[in-house]
Amino acid sequence: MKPHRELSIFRKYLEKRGLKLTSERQALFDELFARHEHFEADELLVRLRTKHKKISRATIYRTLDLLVDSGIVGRVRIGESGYRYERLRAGEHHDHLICNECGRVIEFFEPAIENLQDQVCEKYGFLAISHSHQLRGICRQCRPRVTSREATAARSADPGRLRILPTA
Amino acid sequence: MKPHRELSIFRKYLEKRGLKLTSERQALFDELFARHEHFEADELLVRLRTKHKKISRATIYRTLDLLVDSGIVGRVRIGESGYRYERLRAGEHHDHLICNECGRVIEFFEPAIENLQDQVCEKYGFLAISHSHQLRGICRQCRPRVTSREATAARSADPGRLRILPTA
DNA sequence: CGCTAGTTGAGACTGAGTCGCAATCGCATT
DNA sequence: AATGCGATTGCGACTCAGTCTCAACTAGCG
Repeated sequence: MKPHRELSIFRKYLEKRGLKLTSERQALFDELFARHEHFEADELLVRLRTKHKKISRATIYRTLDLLVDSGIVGRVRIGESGYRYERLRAGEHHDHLICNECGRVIEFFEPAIENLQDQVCEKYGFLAISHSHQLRGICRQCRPRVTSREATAARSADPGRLRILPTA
Repeated sequence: MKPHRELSIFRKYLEKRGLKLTSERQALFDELFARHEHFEADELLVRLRTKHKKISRATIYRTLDLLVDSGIVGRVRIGESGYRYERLRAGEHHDHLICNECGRVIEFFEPAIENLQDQVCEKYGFLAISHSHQLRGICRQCRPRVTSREATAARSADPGRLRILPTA
């Protein structure tokens, strides 16, 4: 496993507050950074367990907290329950398109939206610390499989919906 | 309690699928529409209980599902855990500014952001069904009470954060 | 009024995440 | 290499929000 730039950030983060880079933390780090994907906590647990690394659920959550706090991992509420975690490349920010059919998560970044957000904040005297912007729907791959009838059903069944879209 | 336009929508919704407008459903409806606010499910339970209306937790959740499904109530993931519910005026959509200090929820609507969202969807061949857009931070009222030092701490402690903002 | 599908409440259950604590570990010092 | 000690771990019990089951009940049509 090659050393990452992120690993040194993590190391520094731990050091700064007198924490240790234990083998469990290292293993979790490696697993997260082995590929760029979105993870759930329990997924990581299973993943590590099947690799014969023993690690407890509590430690997974605790380490994830550290990684999020150090800024190299992001925590997102994506599905119905629980969080997902994702690598964060420093300085890069993105939002999410989430497919209700296949669960695929597509990342997008639209600078103009970011600017408008800042304007909204200014208007309300609001000091933004973070934001979360997600669109749920049907991705390109799933669209052919979904008739318009089903899409309408999915729409009215969508539990996370915030917006009433025109029925058309 | 005056009859609402929403009540007749709800009535129609129930009728259409052979469901009944029971006293529990009516009570919950009244409570929700008594004022325009964001509610948590358990809050409603307590609220109704103190009004001597007995209603079970299961029924609260079941009825909330119906209201959401009928489109007159919105379900939002706002805090750390669980959902919040809010009245939805037909055709009106809004997003949220959420204060980390006082929990206040400010609604905003920015047509230009909505348009840009549509453009993003088009670009990815994504069929949007719903979206959720929230900014977390410190509201106007709380800003005076929060030093910039504390704000920085809040920022790095923010558990819902998705975005690494410049440290400045 | 009676029928029947729909509805309710109580409480058991689930899943995600947290907590307390005794045993253990990492690592700076000797 | 041994010591010391704060940090860390795993376990299992716990919490919290939400769901499910099921027997008893009810709205509302005929």
